[in-house]
Formats: sequence, C-alpha cells, structure tokens
Amino acid sequence: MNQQLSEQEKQRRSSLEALRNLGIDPYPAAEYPVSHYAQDVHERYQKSPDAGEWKEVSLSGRLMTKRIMGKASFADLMDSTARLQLYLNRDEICPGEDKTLYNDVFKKHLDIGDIIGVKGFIFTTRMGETTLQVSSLQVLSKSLRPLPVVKRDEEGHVYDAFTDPEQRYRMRYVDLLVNDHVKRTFEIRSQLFQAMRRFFDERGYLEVETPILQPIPGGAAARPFVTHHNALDMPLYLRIANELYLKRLIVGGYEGVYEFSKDFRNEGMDRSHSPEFTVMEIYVAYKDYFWMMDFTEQLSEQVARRITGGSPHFQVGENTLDFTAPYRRISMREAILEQTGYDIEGQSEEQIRQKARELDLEIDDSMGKGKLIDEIFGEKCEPHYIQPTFITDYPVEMSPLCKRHRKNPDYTERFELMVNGKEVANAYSELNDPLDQRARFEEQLRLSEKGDDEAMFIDQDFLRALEYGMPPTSGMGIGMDRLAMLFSGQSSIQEVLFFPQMRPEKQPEIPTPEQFAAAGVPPAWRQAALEVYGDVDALRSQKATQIHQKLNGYRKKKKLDLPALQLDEVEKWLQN
RNA sequence: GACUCAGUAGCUCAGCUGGUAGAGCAUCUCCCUUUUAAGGAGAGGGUCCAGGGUUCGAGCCCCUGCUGAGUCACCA
Repeated sequence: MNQQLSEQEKQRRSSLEALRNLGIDPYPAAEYPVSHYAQDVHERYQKSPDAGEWKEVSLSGRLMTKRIMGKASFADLMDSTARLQLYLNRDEICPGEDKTLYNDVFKKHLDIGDIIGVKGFIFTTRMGETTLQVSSLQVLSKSLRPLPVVKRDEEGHVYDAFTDPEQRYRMRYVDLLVNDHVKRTFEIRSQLFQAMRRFFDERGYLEVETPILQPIPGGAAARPFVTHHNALDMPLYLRIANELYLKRLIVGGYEGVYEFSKDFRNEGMDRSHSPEFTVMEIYVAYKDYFWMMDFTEQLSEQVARRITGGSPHFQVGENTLDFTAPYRRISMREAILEQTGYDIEGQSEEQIRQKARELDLEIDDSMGKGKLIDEIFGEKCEPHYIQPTFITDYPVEMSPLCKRHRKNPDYTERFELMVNGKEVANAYSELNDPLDQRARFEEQLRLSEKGDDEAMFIDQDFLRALEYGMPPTSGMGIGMDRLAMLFSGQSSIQEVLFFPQMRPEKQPEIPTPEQFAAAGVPPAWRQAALEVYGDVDALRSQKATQIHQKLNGYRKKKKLDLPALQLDEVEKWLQN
C-alpha cells in the first residue's frame, strides 16, 4: 500500500476490498436503467403523490451525505439534475436474516462520493421532504478520494465551502460536484452560444471553420504562439484571430459566415485575459456598420431574453441593464465631448497630447493621435456607459482593417457596443479597397520595424483575395468569455473557462523501496528501510549503529520473518 | 513585469510575545427506526508549501524559491 495515502484514502481502499470480498463488483459494467431524475421527482411528486409512477422508481447518482440512526438512515443522492433524499430501513432492504447489505455495505463500506443506483418508492417524511424509500441498492462506482463536504442550512448559509481558487480550477470536477452555482455559470455560457447560433442560422448565415494553425497570424495586433510543423519543416502560428479567413469566404461568394473561434495570444494573464479565449465573428456581404448596429441590438436583446427566461432586463450588481433595442448611438468624438467637455475635432496631435496630460492620463511620446484619443476614451468615457450603447467612428490609426468613414477620412466606420462600462462587441464596415488595405499593412510593417512586436504581418494571399473583389461587407466580433462573465455575474475569466490555464502541479516524488538499492540495502530490508526512514537520504545521514538498531527494532515490532541484521552488514551498505 | 496578501488535518479555518500543533465538519468505534448543518459518547488523523538562516528552542522572526489570489502596469 502506498505510504502517501491519507488515512481516509486508505479507509476507502479497504472498503473497496471489503465490497469485493462480499462478492460485490465496485465497478460493474452493465447499464443502470433510470426511470426518473431527481428534479423530475421534486417538480411533480407533490402535485400527484398517488400516481402509480411513484411506486417503483429507479435513480442513480452520487451519495452526498449519510445520516445514520441505528436501523434506519437518511442519505442524499445527487444526480445530474438535483439532490433527492433517500430513506433506508434495515429490515426493508434486508427482509431476511442476512443484514449485510445494510449493516456492512451501506453503513460501513459506502462513503460520500460513491456512485450508486437505487430502486424504491417515493413518499413524504414527517418533516415534509420528498424522499425515496430504498428497496434495493447497487454500487455503481466506488470513490477513493474524500469529497469536500459542503453543507447548507435552511436559510441557505453555506458551511465549509470548497473555495480555494487554485484547487477549484485544478480540480474543476470537484468544484462542479460540490458548488452548485458553478454548473449554472457554464450552462449560461452554453446558452449564449445556442442563442447566437440560432439567431444566425435563422437568417441563413453559414457556420464555418477556418484554420487554427496559420502560416501568417493575422487579423489582430497581438503576439502569437509559435509552433513547428515537422513534415513541412516550417513554423506555424496559433491563430490570434480568424477575420482574414472569414473575409476570404465572403470573397468566395457566401452571403454571411460566422465562426466561434478559439484564439490564442501569447500575452499576460489576468482577471480578464486568458491565453486561449473564444470570439464569435460574423461577416455579412452587402451590409455596412449601420446595418450591423441594428443586427447587433436585435441579437443582444434575443440573447438577454434567452438567459433571463424572457425578459430584456438583466441585473448586474446595482445596475439593471435594459437590452431592449434600439440602443443609443454616439460617436467617439461626442462621447469624449460629453464626458470631458473637450472636442477633439480639428485638434492636432500635440493639442490632444496636451489635453491628455491635463486629464492626468499616463501617456508617452510614442503614442500617435489615434492612440491618445483611445486613451482618453478608455479612461474617461468607457466606464460611464452602463446601458447598452454604441460608440461609433474610431480614429483611423487604430483600425487597419476598417473602411474609412464615408464623410471624414480621419475616422473609420467602426462601432463598439458598450455594456456595463465594458466593450462587448466590435464591428466595422470592412475595408475592401485592396490598395488602401495594402497601404495600411505597410504602415503596420513600419510600426513593426520601430519595435512594435504586435503590429500586423502583411498577408499577401489576403490582399490577393481582396484584389479579386470583396463585396461591401460588415463584420462584427463578440468576446464570448467576457460575455459569459457579464451574464453569469463573474469578475474573473477563469470562472467561465472550465479548465483555465495554470502552471503544472509539481508531483511530489513518492519514495519507493527500490530506491534503497542505491544505498546498498538488500531487497529483503528495503520495505522496512522505507517505513523507518521515509527516503534514502534520511537513511544515509545516520550512523551504521543507529540504522542497525532501528531496523532490528522494526523487525521485532512488526515480527518480520527475516534473520536479524548484523552491524557489519549495515556498515557494508554504507561503504557503497 | 512591480507591489500586497495567502499557503497549517480530506474541507473551512484558529494558532497570543518564539516554548509539546488546535477547532468545526469529514473519518473510525459504540448508542439511536421519519432525520436534515441530525444527535450523544469515545478515538484516530499533520513533510505547518520547499530550502537555508537566527535561536537553547521556529507554524510564528530573517533570506531565497515555488504556487495561487488581489492591485497596478502591459495588452485588440
């Protein structure tokens, strides 16, 4: 038996053996047919307690608590839907003389966390709780590790919750089992995808998949992860965006395409940044960003209704967000004017820089006009837009893939949807002028040469595609993780990713008897040396006389069937 | 990347001025036939994150490292 096991783990392993010795397979292969789910029972039993279906039910799930009172016990069974209380009466489940199933199997060898199947009938206890009285019970899977026991009282107070974020993220399976709200978060996440997919599909747009391994990482300004393809003997990059591929498909003649894209960026991690994250991007031909605003507000309203169960209102902290379309639309210039009283229109880069200094923003000389404006907006305006609001017409320097504004070439036809003071969606009238696009890429190349390691690469094939002609197109992207955070009320991106990236755990090295061979210990004495000293170095640090006495003492105590150790033998070990 | 905080039993956490490592739940034994954060009696369970240092003596003080969290910086 492994020395590193905790007492409770050893206990469970011996229960496992005990079950086997009773002829019970702790991991049976056969299907366990189930007639009801726990939630079913709770929702329907009290309305028609006399219905025939309650006389014979079968459920399966995990044992979450045991409350034993002599010849009767209560337990909680948790299936994928809810918990249901079980009542076990010794003489009911063991009608004959043999009380083993109750006294040994249930009381001694079943632990919290074990997966079982039960059959019986539903009744209501004196305390008024819907309960299954068990007539037969089968072990479906024995759990060898103790589950954290989280208790909840009538007022909903939680005791001894499993809260350590590190453990919750590393062992999400445990987190999901004992923390009910965690499952809900991921259900919301799934509903967001479903609602969007339905919205797009109803309008005839095609869900597509584009390369994750890309020879040129394009479509965004970010540092990529690099990998290497052996057969081609060339570097490949994990995509930082899928935009340029989706536009190629619009060139190819699709009316509208969308993709839920897992993107990767080799940058810092924090509460709102994960190295892998999911973005929904959609591109629709013959549309502009005004059309896309209409489309986006309809989408948002539908998504909100899906999450709330029909209402366009959604509570986040102290704010009630109203997703009813249409939303307010305000240009970036107007937004800055509104929040700071400063009009950027017609101002030179130097004037704007001066204003940014007055506003106490952290800026440096490398920042161009666009970057300065963005800084002012991000610091002074963004947090104020709580209700869904479109911010439109961004400076051209910040948007190398976006069409210039039809009325003012210093700006672009771009909007972001702000909700609760944060960006939720980003959209353009897409740039389809191949010559302008080439010039913008070349500007990026100059930034790259100046040391900006996030400037975009020039994608020659993408330019070739544009040269064949792309219809006027509007595209829109939504960060799905951050949207999931918004709708699940989470403030950390790790809470909406099942398995957030973490440094690998260090596996403690478990000493084995074999390692004592290195210290010259003969096979017969290695187990004893392990028990006494724990590891080889501990043994080596001792004098021969001390080892001699300790090991012989151990031999006597454990009544080992070995000849007593001689001092000169031990001295020989240590000479090696 | 900087700073702050944290790491003690399966889980949640105490641990005083440096002086034999504690509680609740969980586990084990015994009692108990409608309980529900069940209860009663008893017991066991620890690499105090790791490695150095100071000290007669370190969970506690100092240094280094590891892991995580938070704040900031960076970041379409």
